Amino acid sequence: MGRAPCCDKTNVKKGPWSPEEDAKLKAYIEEHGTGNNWIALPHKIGLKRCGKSCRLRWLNYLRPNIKHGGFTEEEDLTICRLYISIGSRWSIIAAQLPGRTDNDIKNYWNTRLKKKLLGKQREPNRSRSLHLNQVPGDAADRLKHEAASQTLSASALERMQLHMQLQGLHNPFSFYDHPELWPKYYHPLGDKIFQSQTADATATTLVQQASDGSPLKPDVSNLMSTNIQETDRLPLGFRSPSSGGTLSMETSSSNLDSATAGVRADLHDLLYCKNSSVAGHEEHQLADLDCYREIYGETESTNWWPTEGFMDQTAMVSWDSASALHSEFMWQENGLR
DNA sequence: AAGTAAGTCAACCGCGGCACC
DNA sequence: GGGTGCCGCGGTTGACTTACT
Repeated sequence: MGRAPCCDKTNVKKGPWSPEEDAKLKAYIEEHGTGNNWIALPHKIGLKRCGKSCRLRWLNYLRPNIKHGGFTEEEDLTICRLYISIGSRWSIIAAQLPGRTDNDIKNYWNTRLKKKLLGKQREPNRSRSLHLNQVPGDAADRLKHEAASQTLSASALERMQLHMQLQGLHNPFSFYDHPELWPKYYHPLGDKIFQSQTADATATTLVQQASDGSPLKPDVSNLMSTNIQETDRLPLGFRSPSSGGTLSMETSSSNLDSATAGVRADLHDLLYCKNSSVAGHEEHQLADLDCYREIYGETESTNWWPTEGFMDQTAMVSWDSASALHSEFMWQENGLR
């Protein structure tokens, strides 16, 4: 037996809201509040709308102090950094941007920021499988990569790409100098590990708020701040669930500030392409693209995957083995989701 | 000017989690 | 402890607009 519908679908209006409906809803809520019952609310007002629809309309459009469009560079950077760290937790990201709604940020990311950062993308599953089929080599490796392409969520794929793009701006190990990018908040075991092993009160509050149902207004400023606590820098994203251990990855606090600033600058570069490092990176990618075309021909667009790691056979193998640190957290992250 | 493709964004849908009985 | 109903979230859809041919 399925879940009962939240309202009588045959007797509710759908589609865009009229100014009259907006006015009714706004006036009622401003005078009486929501009454903590969205389902009953439309009946009280005399609106032929689903309660969920009313809630959405209020939260995303009618609520006071809502900002639409006109995202600032600072907001762009915040969204990107949080997306890389925690993935598509739009409500949490929205909580860090006063006046912005999760829906607005989600739309903005999907339609603009993602394209700015990753370029025009091709369909990940279809084309990546196609690419893998073209790569000669061990069948087991191929199958593993194909399975990965089907298992990885779109969000994880995008975040992996962003990690790799940021890597490409400096050196092959630059990511590991940026612990603030490690997706510990999004680790499948992260919440539990996080609660039990970190002493960082702020982040613990985030987890507790998320789990106890209280209004989720997490302070995730430590994701953006340069003042990262010692305990907060444990690379939880790289823990082995079986062993419980951590991979050694030393990061001195002295270079942390500069690393954080570096990430900010890198993201800024990716978003706004204002300095030479990006131009150099693009040249590098174009060079790799030419190599790829020589090997595999022009049969498909190649601008979805960054060149490092996927555009040549050696890298395909090394991504699975030599880049164990990388794959470690990605496999964990997605295999256990 | 007309047709088409691409982009944008408001709104919908279904699910998980939680509170209450 | 199980059932029910509501809330909130993330993913998706589709109408509308804009850009391009």
